[in-house]
Amino acid sequence: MPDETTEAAWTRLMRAQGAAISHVEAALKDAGLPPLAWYDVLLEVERAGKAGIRAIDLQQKLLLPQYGISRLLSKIEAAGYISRQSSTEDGRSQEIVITAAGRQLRRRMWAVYGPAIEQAVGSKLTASERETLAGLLEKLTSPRADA
Amino acid sequence: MPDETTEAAWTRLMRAQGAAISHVEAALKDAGLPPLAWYDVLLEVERAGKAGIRAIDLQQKLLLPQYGISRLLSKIEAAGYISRQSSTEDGRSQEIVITAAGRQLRRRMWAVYGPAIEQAVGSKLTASERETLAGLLEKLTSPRADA
DNA sequence: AAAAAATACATGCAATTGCATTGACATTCA
DNA sequence: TGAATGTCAATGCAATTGCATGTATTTTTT
Repeated sequence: MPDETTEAAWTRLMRAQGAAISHVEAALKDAGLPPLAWYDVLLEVERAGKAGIRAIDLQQKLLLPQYGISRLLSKIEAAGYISRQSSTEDGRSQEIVITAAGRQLRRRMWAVYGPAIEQAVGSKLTASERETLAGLLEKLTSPRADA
Repeated sequence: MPDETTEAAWTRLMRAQGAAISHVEAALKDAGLPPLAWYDVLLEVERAGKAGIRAIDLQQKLLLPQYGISRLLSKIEAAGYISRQSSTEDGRSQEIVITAAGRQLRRRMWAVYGPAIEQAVGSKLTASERETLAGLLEKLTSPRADA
């Protein structure tokens, strides 16, 4: 059974993330922009450049279920922000590339997303606190110690 | 625009919470138990004792949307773990009380939930790190500084 | 006291998500 | 090589969620 400090850290982790993401999603919605997940996709696809990125790589980077990525890409493609073309090297997979409109949308989203993060996280902690926090959270994601 | 430490803290907060909650939800599901939200409800209702607790108070404690609570309570009630009786003091509201089966379920869930938290959080950090983490996360949830 | 506003909760409907399966191609193995 | 297995992605269907609204009750206003 976990001790008190573990319970406290767990609870606050849930609350803090919930509050922070609600704030950011609400800011995007208020600005008439798509949800955060679209930003994550656009950013990765833009970073991948001309070569594009495969859906499965996106899936691993964003930690979404396979069908989640599949449907998310369908919507973003339908909206004209990315294009999917099946790979010449591997017939099963596809290269996803960002469009000009996609780059523009990502920028417009960042104009809202950035300040929202600043408000939810940046303004609440000092720089050194933010570093400490990032470091501790990083440890939580690290591979299991045991078995 | 947020600086690097803010971005890092934000990203790791999202990842760490996502990983931690996935781990816990999976543990519950593997054990054939209901989702975490049920535990939160059962715990609050159990704490409220004989007097019970109103749906709206639960809503505020758990930070769920009104319709979320309404439907969650319907399911838990249908499963026999709580009972709802409309309040004598306020005809609009209801007193929610835990049943014996509910208390038992909460205990069974804790037997899985506790160790899962321990694994996801407790085992990754020292006691003092956990305290530091909890403290920093607490600050994130604190009321806005500005406006 | 009657009317208006606010509060507590439920619910119809559309959109999203999760699960399981399928289809298409690629790789491995006998 | 051809059969079995593995990988990448899409999708039908059921369950869940979000939004807007509805119903009932209480509180406030005039």
